[in-house]
Amino acid sequence: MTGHDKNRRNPTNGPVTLADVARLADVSPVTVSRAINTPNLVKPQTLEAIGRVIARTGYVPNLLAGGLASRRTRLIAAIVPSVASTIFAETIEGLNAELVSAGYQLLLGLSGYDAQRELELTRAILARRPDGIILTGISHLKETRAMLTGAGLPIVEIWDSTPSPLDTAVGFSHLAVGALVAEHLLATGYDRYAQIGANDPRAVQRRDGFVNRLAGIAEVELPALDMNSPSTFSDGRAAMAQLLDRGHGTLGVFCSSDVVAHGALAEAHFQGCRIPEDLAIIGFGDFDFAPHTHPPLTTVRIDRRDIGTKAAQSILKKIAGSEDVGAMINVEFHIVARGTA
Amino acid sequence: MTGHDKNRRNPTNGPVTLADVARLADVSPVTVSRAINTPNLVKPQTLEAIGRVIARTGYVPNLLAGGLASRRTRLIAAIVPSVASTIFAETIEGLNAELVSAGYQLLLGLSGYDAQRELELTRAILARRPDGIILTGISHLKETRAMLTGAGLPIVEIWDSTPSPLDTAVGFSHLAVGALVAEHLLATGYDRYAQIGANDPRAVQRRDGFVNRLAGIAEVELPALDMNSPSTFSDGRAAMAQLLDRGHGTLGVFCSSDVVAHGALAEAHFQGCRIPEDLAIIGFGDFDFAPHTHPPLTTVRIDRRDIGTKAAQSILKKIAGSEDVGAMINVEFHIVARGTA
DNA sequence: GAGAGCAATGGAAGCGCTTTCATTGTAGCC
DNA sequence: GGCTACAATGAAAGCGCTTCCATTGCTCTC
Repeated sequence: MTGHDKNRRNPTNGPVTLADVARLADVSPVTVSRAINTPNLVKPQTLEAIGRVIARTGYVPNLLAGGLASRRTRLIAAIVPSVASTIFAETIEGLNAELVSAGYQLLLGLSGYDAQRELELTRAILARRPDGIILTGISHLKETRAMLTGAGLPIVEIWDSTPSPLDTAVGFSHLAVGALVAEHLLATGYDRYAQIGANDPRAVQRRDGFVNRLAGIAEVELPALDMNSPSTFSDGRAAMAQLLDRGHGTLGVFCSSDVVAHGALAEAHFQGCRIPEDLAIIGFGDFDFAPHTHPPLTTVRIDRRDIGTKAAQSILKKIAGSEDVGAMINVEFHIVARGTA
Repeated sequence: MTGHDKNRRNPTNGPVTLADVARLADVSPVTVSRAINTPNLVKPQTLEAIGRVIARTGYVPNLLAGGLASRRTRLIAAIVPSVASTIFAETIEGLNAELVSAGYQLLLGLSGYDAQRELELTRAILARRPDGIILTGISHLKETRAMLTGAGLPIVEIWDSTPSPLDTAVGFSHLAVGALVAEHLLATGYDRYAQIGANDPRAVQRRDGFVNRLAGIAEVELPALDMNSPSTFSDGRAAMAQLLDRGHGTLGVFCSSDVVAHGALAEAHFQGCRIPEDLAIIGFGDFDFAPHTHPPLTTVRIDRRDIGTKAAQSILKKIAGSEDVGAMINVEFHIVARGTA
């Protein structure tokens, strides 16, 4: 056995490589590579011969090797808090659709609303040398930011707005959402105002926007609950119970998500509140079920899918070398006034 | 400029490589590799020195190179139809949690209930040489099967059951679900029976199970609707309108998902049906909102997350070389009897 | 006190591609 | 007819790791 032979682990039946295809098609490896990546540089006849060999052998290119050599992986990574809470799922679908049609693949990271986990994910992701990375939100650990900017790849932050993103951001102002909701409630006017919310950075911003807009007009009540993101139906229900316990007068409530609002609504029903006369509830997200609660839920609508689409487009443009991708890409939101406010 | 130099693209400030770390720590590259992958083979003192250099330089290993050399990528790919329809989102969360804690990463593919797209995804995914692959369902194109078995990696099919999986399957029998639902309705007894369903392979199996169980007892009515998977609230509503239009007598309906059931329920309400006396509705999935419809929805509950967890465990075991992973891993399901049946 | 055994390290080769820089052949032109 | 131009292909190097197989010092053991 020669030194050469013993290094070939699977001389015959190992996975087919580009070199195998080249040999069988009687061309050099470079030509096969070109046939795959830049077919217009190869003579049609040669192309066809190579194509036949590929079909016959079932050759699947090794993108690890390709990526290592070319420094382009055609991989885009995205970190979102969760995929089970409807809110980000559609963004991912939008993202994915756009990426796939451009020949890219999506590497998904779930951070669970945890900044530390985001950091670890970022490290693990960068080790795969994606061509771009998409993060949820604009608040990251110092180390995360450093690692990200040091990696020198296109970055898109989604679901929030900032004048100074790491690179580019696609989203909207949660402060503005809070303010808008406050105004919607003020148009009718209630004796009391409250906010039921989760504790993730964006929910907090929405609350702050709400509170700020009502400053000097009313003290916003904030039920004290241990409500971690994502918050649930039960959280909303418990918080509403607390609010109804606590005092009288008409009440306008802003919930940090439709799920919470749904829970709040259930409790209000249970206690026999008249909605929206005595009690107004506004959610956030316009989830599928929102039109079907009793009464139908008034909420804030965002085109969640569009965030994904725009994020993908931005990152693809950046990869293509475009400089004019703007730091902040705004996404619309508006109140869908249904039955609860 | 020597021939050697001109091939170093970024002699000074390019991304830090393992070789750079080795040089700075005054050890050989192999030792750095060991420090990272098998630290117990390295003297604590050396380990520490290397660790300092890594921290100082911000070195991030290149997993493309590592994967190419070691033929292990620590990547697991999963193909699901969609992530926006709640049904698979939790499975993915379960999958991801388990994989991450074992040091693996998840590469996500969305097939949109389309077998052709599943094939293309499979090809694209295999090109990244994942250590394992997870597919939804057991019906795949011939080419997909061939490609998959040819790739020689652990495969797990989820969300369905079969005596002859490609490798291992984690799920349950949709036929059995349909039969169980039929029995639940039979226990009360209705004049008419109907099924409202999507057209994906699993929904069809549930329908068949339902129809088979009722064979000889009643003809199951199947509203003719162009209902593609995933089906929607409106689909359910329209189908129910058709059913109520069509005849009289008490009616037991099995819907292919809770979302469809919710729509059907809304229409029934609208038409003033008494539920469950005149009209029984059973959904599938036990989605978050199911306990909160009016009346609360009776449905079939599956531990969606558990499917992900078990799939991850199975595939990790296979990767570790275990032979005793069993071809079929069953997941429980049962009817949650609430207010609609 | 010599060989066995082990802990710690290194050298060299190669994983399967792409890139850069030739090289060949043929068409096109004055 | 000789030169340029371009289309089509190839040779060689290298992307950044891991693997395999030494090699070097030790500490044990009899």
